[in-house]
Amino acid sequence: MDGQATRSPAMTDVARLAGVSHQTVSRVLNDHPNVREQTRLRVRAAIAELGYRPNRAARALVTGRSQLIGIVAQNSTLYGPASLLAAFEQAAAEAGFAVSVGSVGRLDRESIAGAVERHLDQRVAGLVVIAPVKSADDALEGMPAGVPLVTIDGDPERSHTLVTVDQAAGARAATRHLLAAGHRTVWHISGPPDWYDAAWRIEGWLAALREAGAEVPPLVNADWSAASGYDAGRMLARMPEVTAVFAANDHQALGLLRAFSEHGRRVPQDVSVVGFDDVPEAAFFIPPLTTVRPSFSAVARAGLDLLLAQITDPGTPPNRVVIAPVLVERASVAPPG
Amino acid sequence: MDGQATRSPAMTDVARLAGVSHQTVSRVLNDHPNVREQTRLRVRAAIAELGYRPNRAARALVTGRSQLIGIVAQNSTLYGPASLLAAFEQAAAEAGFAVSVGSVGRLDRESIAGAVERHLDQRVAGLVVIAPVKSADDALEGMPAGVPLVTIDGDPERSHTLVTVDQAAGARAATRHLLAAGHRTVWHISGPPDWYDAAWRIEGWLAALREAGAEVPPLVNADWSAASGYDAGRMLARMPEVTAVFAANDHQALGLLRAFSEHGRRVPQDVSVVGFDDVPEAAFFIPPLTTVRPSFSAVARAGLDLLLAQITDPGTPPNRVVIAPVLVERASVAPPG
DNA sequence: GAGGATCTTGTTATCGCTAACAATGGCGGG
DNA sequence: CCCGCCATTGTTAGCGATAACAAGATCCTC
Repeated sequence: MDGQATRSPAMTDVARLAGVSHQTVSRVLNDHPNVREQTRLRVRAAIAELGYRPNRAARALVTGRSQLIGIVAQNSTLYGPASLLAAFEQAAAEAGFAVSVGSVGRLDRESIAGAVERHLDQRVAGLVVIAPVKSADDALEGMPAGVPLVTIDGDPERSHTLVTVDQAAGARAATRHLLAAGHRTVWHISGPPDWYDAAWRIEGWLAALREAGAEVPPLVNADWSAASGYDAGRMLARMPEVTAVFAANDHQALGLLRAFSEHGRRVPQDVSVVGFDDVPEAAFFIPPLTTVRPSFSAVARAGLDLLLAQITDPGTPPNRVVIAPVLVERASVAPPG
Repeated sequence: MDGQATRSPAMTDVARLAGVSHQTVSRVLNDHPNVREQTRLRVRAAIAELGYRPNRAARALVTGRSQLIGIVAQNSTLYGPASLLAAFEQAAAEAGFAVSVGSVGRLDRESIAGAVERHLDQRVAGLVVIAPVKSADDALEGMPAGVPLVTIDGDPERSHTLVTVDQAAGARAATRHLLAAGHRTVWHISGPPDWYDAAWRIEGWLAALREAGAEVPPLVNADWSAASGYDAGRMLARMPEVTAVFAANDHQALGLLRAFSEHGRRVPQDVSVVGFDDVPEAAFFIPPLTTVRPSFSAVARAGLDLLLAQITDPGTPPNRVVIAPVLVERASVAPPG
């Protein structure tokens, strides 16, 4: 016997050892009330002795439930998505769900659709899609109904359940903060135009300027990278009238700071800068960056709660949760001149 | 019929529609050679018409193979682990494996052991553990033999398969580079002492100093954070004899740069700095940071290859792959004085 | 103390698939 | 023309769990 490659023990093995039927073992495993205490202990002992662990595949087959949640995210080290992913795994693990990750190289329709397909193949109980761009949302159109779905930072026009960070509010707070410091107006370096996050940050920025009756300077387009922030900064640094800039994320702000530094424009004495995300390093930029902090863990918790609600009760209507970000004040903002 | 909640189609449904037995459908699905072309097409058509997708649980149950790979990583936005995770998912997806992630809050023994347990419960075909500290390796001791396992940046003394970045070589290159620029010696800010990565970087630093016959200054302890780099920098900035510093990672280096900037010590004119990791932002630090770049995608590819080899042939002996990092020269290094 | 409710346990069927074997029909060789 | 081989397809038996039902044992009530 010992010489053989022993297959891992099944429920019947436990049953035999404990002197009960396999069904009783199943009952013990699932905490059914009607099992005598003594029997329960015998079964538990047998389980421990054999090192038995239930076969999820068999259980999934008969119950039709997989206890698996799929997450689709962009394969990137962008701070926001990466944090979200980690927070989600944590929250799901606590709820007894396993998390399967489908990471995509780009957020185009095909990539997202492919990742979703792979998850459906696995019969996930629910799906979380971090879908901050239109093409991602589009890819979800064709999804079979009935699969619980939560999107993060997706399009609020869509009908499915959604968790978003209130980007516009964050952007408005950032812009107001700069105006309150005495700046006549605030320039904005935006994220890639197809990202909703970027669009809402623009919207919040515009709203704050209009509320204050400030002149609206031309929008500076960029992507999320430090490189694009640097490029934008090299241009802005030549324009003396630019005294306050709101960057769409902290990495851009970093590039911006360097461009200003190279051109001899001091931050915050000559130019004030505010970022978005509050990456852990933001406090150590030169100077420390005032920025907007969204709570990724709050997003993840809310998202998972909504998803579990849908899984438990498929009738749950689409829902919407908005997480408010907070402004973190550091040294990169000062009055003009 | 349409009024009923229709359960998703099974193989027999496809078989009925195509006018064959379910076994023939199975053969088509698994690309068995002995199926008439015409039959194959009929089955394919039926599959498409019903939108049939095979039930992984049923397949896993009968074959005993799960096509699932588990990854255990720290739940953090540390750049290294996050990049590795993304790279792994990508590589595994290409090989037709799903990836289940178990993220842990801390890298202590219990957390790791728990995450491993959860994966074993899921009957993963193989396990990748990013285990850069001793406690993580320890947690793997008790693992049942026979589960394919690859650790990343783990302890080379252990007997299991391992992929590591050659931290020592990277550290030596960084230190040599500073010495070659004319510095009499190089100070080092280290990572947390229980991380192997940190230990090897210290080792490489020491080796380079000794090779060159340079004096070995006291080691400055820190963790991976920008904050700890900043603290270390505030101390080093007061010491005029410090002209070259090798930081254990880029975030520390960022904190260092800010501390030097605050104390009026210019980089690179007064002090040269080299980091480790090459985070995307490193090129936009003030000044742009010379650093060491490990290839995370190479690590992930190598790790997955080794894992798949073990999965396919359980007899595969433990193996070891070392990935060499490269020095990326930017503007943070100059001759002294 | 009889009868029914309740607790406890066991028996059987079933989930959807693959593996093993059986059955059929066409083909070529002797 | 018979036999055996191969290509093709079907039949049957599980994989390891849960669900549904059945059946003793125990308990309570009147």
